[in-house]
Amino acid sequence: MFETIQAMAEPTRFAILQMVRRREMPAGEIAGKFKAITRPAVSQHLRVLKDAGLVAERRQGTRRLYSLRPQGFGPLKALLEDFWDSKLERLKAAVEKSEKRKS
Amino acid sequence: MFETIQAMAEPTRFAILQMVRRREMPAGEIAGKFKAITRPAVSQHLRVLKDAGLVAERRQGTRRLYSLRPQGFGPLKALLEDFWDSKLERLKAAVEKSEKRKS
DNA sequence: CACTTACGTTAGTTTAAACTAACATATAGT
DNA sequence: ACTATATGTTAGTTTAAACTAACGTAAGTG
Repeated sequence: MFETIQAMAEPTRFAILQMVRRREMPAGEIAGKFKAITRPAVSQHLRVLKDAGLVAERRQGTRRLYSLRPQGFGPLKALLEDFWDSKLERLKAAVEKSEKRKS
Repeated sequence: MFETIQAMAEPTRFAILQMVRRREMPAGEIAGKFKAITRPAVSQHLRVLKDAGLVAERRQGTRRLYSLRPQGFGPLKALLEDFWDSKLERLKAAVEKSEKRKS
């Protein structure tokens, strides 16, 4: 799951995720959206995203179509919900502490 | 919100978040948990986490106590829920497409 | 089969981020 | 005021990750 975070933590890759979120896109079109980043560089980023399970690759003739793979974000999503909940846990702990003081 | 991801995407910082999630901890104790990482390095990591709004710092005498700041994860959490939902959106789009074919 | 299109891959270079060593600060105790 | 403890900061070095240039591959086209 840490792989997920690492894969997301790079501006180009993060942008790619936003793109393929809307619709399936061929590698070339994705690369075309960037001004200052070469096609091979984008190709490498796509591999990182694929290895992390964040995008799916589908071949159609000479093209490779990439799309978002929502399941890949599940574990990280769960962790963040966990972090989020620790807000409530602490509140609960504080309440229990004050209950104790009463008795 | 990208700052959040960048801050999390480093092994030591990720470990720190897990630690302070349980309870408030002084900088020294946090640094002590690591074998191969010096105290100044941990101090720098704490600053990154603080700047990203992921941990809170509270001073008590000569100590600085760090704790998780759940609110800091809110925006990223929302994004992941968004990504997650695109699973449903695509299913919905596919259904609408097949509805169209019928009529 | 030769050529083109659309990509991926690899070795080596560049760059950004993490680390170290030395120094600075701030609070508490004597 | 002096010393100790706890921690932060900074300049410079090291390291890991991103990039480039050149090459490789695989499917489609005449």
